[in-house]
Amino acid sequence: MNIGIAAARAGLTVKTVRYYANIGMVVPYQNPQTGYRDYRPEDIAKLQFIGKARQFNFSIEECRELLSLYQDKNRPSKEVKELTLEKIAEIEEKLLELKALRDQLQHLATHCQGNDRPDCPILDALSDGLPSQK
Amino acid sequence: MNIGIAAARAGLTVKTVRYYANIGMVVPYQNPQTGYRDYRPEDIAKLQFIGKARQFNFSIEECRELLSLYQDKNRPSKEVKELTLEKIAEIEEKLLELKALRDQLQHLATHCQGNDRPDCPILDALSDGLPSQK
DNA sequence: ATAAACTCTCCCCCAACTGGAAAGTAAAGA
DNA sequence: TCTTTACTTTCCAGTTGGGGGAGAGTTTAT
Repeated sequence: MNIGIAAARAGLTVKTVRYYANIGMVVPYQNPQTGYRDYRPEDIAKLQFIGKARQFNFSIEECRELLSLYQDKNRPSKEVKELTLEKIAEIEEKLLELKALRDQLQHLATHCQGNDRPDCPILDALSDGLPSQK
Repeated sequence: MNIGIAAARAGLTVKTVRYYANIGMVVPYQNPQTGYRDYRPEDIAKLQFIGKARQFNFSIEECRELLSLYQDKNRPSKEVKELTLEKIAEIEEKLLELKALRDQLQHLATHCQGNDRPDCPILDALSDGLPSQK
């Protein structure tokens, strides 16, 4: 299967699939005459797997790890769960950060008139503690 | 003021401050003999302003915009508020995405035993719909 | 006078791709 | 069969927001 079809099947772009080949993540057979890559069903499966894992916010390196676990029929599920729990913790942290950020900005926006006058508590907050600009 | 002191005052690294000079964001006077940059109090103020805006998740380009508004004593506060509300909306969207992600992962993790056996609903979910790998 | 601390420019590196150029290959139409 | 179109290849550059480090020049302290 040519790369275009493979990419479509996996829901990825051709560029991305080629990138995954280059970094050694999913390396298909490559015809030595034409240079064309030939994707087999199990390659497509890996591409789809990676696509989903990426949607779950796993990094390329983590995908590599998950992929090798996925291919190991005897892996303990413990390892996969640990990886997943770590990822959840990471996301939780990011959530807290973003919530705090939103609340601060919301607070500023609430107190800003948003009219044609120059007074602006948002800029005041950003320049808090700065020497006056007369 | 040399760049080291300026960076410390602004709570940024020397690398970052030099970067801001390179991209034309805060360009200090530069001694033509020695090449040393000389930061004045208003440059420091700008650096601090940018530092805070960056903490608020504003991109470099948005910081540039905010900075020019900050320097315009007659700007209408409307523009600043609009920028801020857009940023809030962006953050809200990201929050929803991350929450959905967390919930999905949490759901998977809850149903994974996490033991020494190979059964793993997480990997099953990632490989859902893939051809079986017997 | 010399050593330490600071600064300069320059280039490469990170993640995870995306875009584009130039060239080769395959498939379809006339 | 010839030609056009569609696909593929490699290679290089750019994205965001800087970080690391080399090698050279400058300033300050001892």
